[in-house]
Amino acid sequence: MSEESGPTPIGGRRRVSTEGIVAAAAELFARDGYHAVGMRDIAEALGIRGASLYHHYSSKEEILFAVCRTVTAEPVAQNLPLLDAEGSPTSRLSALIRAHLRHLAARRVEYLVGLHELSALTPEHRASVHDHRRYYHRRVRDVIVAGTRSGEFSVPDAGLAALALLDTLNGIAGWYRAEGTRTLDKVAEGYVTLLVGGLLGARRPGA
Amino acid sequence: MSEESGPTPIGGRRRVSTEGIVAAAAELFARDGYHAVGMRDIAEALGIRGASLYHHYSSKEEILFAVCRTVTAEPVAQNLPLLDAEGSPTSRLSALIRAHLRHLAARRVEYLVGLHELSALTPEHRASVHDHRRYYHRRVRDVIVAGTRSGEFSVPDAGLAALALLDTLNGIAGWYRAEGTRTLDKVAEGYVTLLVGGLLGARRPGA
DNA sequence: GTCTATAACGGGATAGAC
DNA sequence: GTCTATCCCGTTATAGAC
Repeated sequence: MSEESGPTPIGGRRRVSTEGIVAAAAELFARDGYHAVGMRDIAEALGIRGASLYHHYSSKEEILFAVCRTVTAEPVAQNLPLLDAEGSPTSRLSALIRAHLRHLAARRVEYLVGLHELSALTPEHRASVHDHRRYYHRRVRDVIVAGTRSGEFSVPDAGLAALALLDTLNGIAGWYRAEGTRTLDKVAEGYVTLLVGGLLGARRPGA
Repeated sequence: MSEESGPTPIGGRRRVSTEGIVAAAAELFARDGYHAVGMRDIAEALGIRGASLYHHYSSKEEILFAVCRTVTAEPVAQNLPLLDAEGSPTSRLSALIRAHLRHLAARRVEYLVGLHELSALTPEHRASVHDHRRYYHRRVRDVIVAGTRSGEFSVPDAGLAALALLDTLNGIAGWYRAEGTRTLDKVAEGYVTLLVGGLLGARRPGA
């Protein structure tokens, strides 16, 4: 145990980036759970030693928070501007759904972690995640309200509809596989139809 | 540390039931995560010592599996018979949704655990959970297919619609609170309307 | 059926060489 | 920026008294 061949098979040092650390950690956290993953496991996936990680992040919790930020701050910054664009609520919400699914597919394991491992965060970090998610929900609810006022949607409780919509979208992280039978575009179009045309009862096709 | 007043304030022995153990463990697993919870934590919640738990369950993983069984075997046994009852696909599926939500609300923390801590199970136990969930999904998909054939529903991909429907229902475990502003009946009726009348595009109201 | 005590092991994090 | 070595603490699980 005290003598090992070392994590790099050919020997020599490896340079790691913070992005690489976060990506490797997200994969392991998603697969085994945050508390089941040791710093040594993350390091091994990168070909370095556990202690070396502390030159990039000061704790395992900071790595977890970095994972969570990619699925809280990023969607707010990248997707929500689509709700401010031109067009009807139907077309704007449809664009948001497609962007949300593209981001979710690209960051699938990070979503799994960011949705289910919040209890391991410090109260401050957890509050940050919570704030972003509440804001995202509020903006979706608002466009549903706008669509209801314009007569495009027909839902009695826009807040409840927004919860249902986001749960449905995020649930995809639990079963979507890039190698699966359904392509991402097929899922996205199917969900736009189900959610906008169906769940929200959109009258105008203008998506 | 080696001398404590003991977990029972008044002293004396406490009888615990397996149901009590599972309920206490589910609460802790849901709040802090399976791996963050020690046998001592579960025992402390029950007023006994950690070692005493091993007279009821042979490992922590067995307790986790018991939690998972309440949200896999129970819904299959209690809810799915509603799909075999008399009535249209619309009415049968609506009844299933209501039963599913009643069960989910009654076992909210168990659902959170059973949906997100599967990686900690042994391969055999994980396979058992997976089989129950796949069967549940298949039965929901089949009633959607039946409703599509009868002209009540209009969805192009029944399997995808079933995934969306179940993700939406199970997502409730993440935010529903018995003390919240929406009563369970309000959520249930809202979701039946959104899902059956909306997402599936039911033509006949016969729910 | 619960207790005390302990075995056997692995975790996060730090110090200091290079 | 990565390494080796180590500290200290917590974990699951077992043994045996009561």
